[in-house]
Amino acid sequence: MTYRMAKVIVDVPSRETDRPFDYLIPQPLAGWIEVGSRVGVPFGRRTVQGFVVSLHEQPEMDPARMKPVQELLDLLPPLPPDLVELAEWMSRKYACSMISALQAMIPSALKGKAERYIRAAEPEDAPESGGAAELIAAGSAAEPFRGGQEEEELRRETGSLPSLSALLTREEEEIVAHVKASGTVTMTQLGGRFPDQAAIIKDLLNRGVLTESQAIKDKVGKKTVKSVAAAVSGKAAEDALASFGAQAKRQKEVLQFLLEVGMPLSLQELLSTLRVTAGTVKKLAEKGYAVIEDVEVFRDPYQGRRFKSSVPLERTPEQEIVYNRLAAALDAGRPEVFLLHGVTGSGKTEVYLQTIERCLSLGRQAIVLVPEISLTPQMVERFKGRFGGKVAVMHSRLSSGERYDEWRKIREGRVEVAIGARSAVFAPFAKLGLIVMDEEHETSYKQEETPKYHARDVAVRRARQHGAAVILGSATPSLESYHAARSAGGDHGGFAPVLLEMKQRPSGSRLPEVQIVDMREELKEGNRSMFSRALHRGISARLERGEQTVLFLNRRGYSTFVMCRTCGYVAGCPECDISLTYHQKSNNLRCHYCGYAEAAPSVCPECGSEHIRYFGTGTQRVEAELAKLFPGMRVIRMDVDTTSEKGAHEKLLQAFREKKGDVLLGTQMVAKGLDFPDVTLVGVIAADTALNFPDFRAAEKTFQLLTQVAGRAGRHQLPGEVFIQSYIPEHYSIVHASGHDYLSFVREELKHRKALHYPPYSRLILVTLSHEKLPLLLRMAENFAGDLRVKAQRLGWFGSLDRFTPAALDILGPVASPIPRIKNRYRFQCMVKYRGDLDAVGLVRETAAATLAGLRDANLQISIDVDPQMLM
DNA sequence: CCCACCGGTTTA
DNA sequence: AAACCGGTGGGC
Repeated sequence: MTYRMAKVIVDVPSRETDRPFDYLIPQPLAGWIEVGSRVGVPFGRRTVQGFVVSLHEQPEMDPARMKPVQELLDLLPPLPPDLVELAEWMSRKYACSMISALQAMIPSALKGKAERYIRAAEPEDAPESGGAAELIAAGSAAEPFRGGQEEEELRRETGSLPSLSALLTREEEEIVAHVKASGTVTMTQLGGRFPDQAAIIKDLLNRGVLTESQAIKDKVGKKTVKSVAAAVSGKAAEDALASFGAQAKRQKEVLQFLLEVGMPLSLQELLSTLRVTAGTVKKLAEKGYAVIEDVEVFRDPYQGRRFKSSVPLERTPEQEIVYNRLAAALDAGRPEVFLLHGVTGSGKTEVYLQTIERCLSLGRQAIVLVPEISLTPQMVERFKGRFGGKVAVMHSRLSSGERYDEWRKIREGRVEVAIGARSAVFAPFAKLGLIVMDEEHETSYKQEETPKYHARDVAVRRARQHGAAVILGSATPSLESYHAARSAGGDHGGFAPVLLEMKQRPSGSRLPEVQIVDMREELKEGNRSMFSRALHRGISARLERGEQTVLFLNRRGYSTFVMCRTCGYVAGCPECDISLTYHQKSNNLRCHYCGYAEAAPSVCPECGSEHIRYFGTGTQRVEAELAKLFPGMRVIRMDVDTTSEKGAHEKLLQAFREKKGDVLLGTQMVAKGLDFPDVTLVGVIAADTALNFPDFRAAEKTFQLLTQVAGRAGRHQLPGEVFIQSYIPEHYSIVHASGHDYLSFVREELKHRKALHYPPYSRLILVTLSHEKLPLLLRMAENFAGDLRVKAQRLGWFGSLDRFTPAALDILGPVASPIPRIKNRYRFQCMVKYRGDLDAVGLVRETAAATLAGLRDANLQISIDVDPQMLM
């Protein structure tokens, strides 16, 4: 005799449980449970959610000793097998748990938790588990999904049968009576009804007076709408209509209407059209003339919106070459990776659209990844316009229900294109043909929380599984990608993209003139304003001509802290070593990292001085100065404060487009993909704020940002002008950005990276250790780094990267993290730098596990960030 | 003597 | 993560 078994990854976030657990598949569930199924399983004394990662047969064992899968949670496994395999790869590559990788792939609506159902025990109680009938949507399908909980099984779980309720105290009796009256109650309900009596309830459960069962309950369910249809037709319908007397005129009207329409209508629609009440329709249904049904619907965030359909544009010769190369890869089903380097305005999006069209015509699906910030309605419009209802859109502004429904459209094969931010790389398509990653250099593709994956690497890996092509598109490719494409057979991250270039704008418009303004000179000449004279003149001229200006502020560096001008006090978070951020709207100070908030003081809490200043956001300061310099000018400010409300972003842009503003002032968000015909001036207030950050990518980020911003001007008939204000105007990132010269920038930047052994000439792993007690942390961090060195040495890896060996590994630190304390935990970090084909992640993970295992103190946390983007 | 509070262990 | 187990020590 052999038994069907499932290996299940349970939703319990700890190192000890980060491995598959074996469960027996009960007979009724056999055939339904697959790799990728979401199940509820008994785990310890509770029921937890888990994912099946493999199936196997096990001979000769005692089935009574094996716990069975308790319930199957979805008809269609939420994860196809390729995603389960991808999760395994992720957990190795990013040193994360399997459950965190799996969880990242599905909408949060599917993160179910056990609900505890309580009922009174009665001898003749059927051993059917209670209350959770709604777990499987289709009522009739529910039968095969209930696991085999045999009677004795249940009895074992709930203790002996009640030894008669004779010996109950009054309190106990009251509780039991309540439970009996309601049939089944959830533990939460019961706890709310009888507060402070948890101990008594627990005791009743132990004695078997009450019994408990558990079932997984989803956070968000499927939405249903009541739908009404006539239940009679033809002769029967005529009879029915005739049967109405003067009594039920409204009912007759409803039936008549339903017959006329001849198809089911939503109840709500029916009520509002005929101006009848729900009671009328209900009566009609009771008479058997109509049926009211719950119908599953998809929550559609774009419901009722029309999208202007767009047709493919004619390809320019440059686009033609690129397209043909991409089409060849698609047609052959080769998992090729392309780096599409195209200047701003070269028509990359059109190339994406046409390549996707090709992909769909081959019967395969496509994923489009865009940075969250550029997932604007305009972008969505373009894709919806071309592919209509075949598109699912996923972005952070969706409710979890909406996101769940968009995801279901993908999983159920109702759409063929998914467009979304980072996590859309996991869109569960069956036959993936293409993954497009727009603005591939954007750091937002790296997830900063566990699992700390990079969507680019996941995309490449996923495409390989499917034989799909990948397009990485950017006007300013990341140095990693560009270097990998340039060095033949480049080894970085195991992929070598094919470089495709587009250097011209189809509109024929020229890239704008860029002028660098040396702010040191301004200061020397006595101009202490944040606007140079040149920029000032530029803005004035635009005002006179009725043209528009975009002002860009690099927000990093313009913090929004509160400072006392008398004593220098700066409001800081009591739990984290970081200054608090001023929020104008709520007039309070908040911590970025832990959410701590306090009211904004009107006098300095240190010295009592009234000269305490709120710097507000950087953009607010600029706005104030603009008002002073250009009275009456209309400024539209876009920053976190003005765009926090839903749709505010789009409204502000629309207002600017309609020329209700002379100046658009903003942070990063104005740099992305905007295209306004009357913008002829772009000003960058402080180009170099990012350059002062202790981040080896500072120059790269600055270059990318400036290039991006500069691309905003003069995209149409009117020629554009760009001013970049800087205190380090000779810096190569600024000089080359002003010359629209990506290649020269890359050449120079690569030189620096090579000299200092930074990516792409090495790879990094950032290990952060945190603990509440500083001295302890210090010692443990030293231990960890020491262990790591010893282990690396033993493997022959350890050594400076300066020596010209093909493989080398170096460990820097431990040092205090840039933010040395967060949520009252001190933080120290080690940076592992290595090159060559070493399993450095494995080594780090192993060492971290050993450090934690050899420690009685469970309070130490070790976080591992592979290929970190944020070094702050 | 009782139980509230830990630290460590286990979950199939 | 959550529940359990065993040890300990304070309060009556």
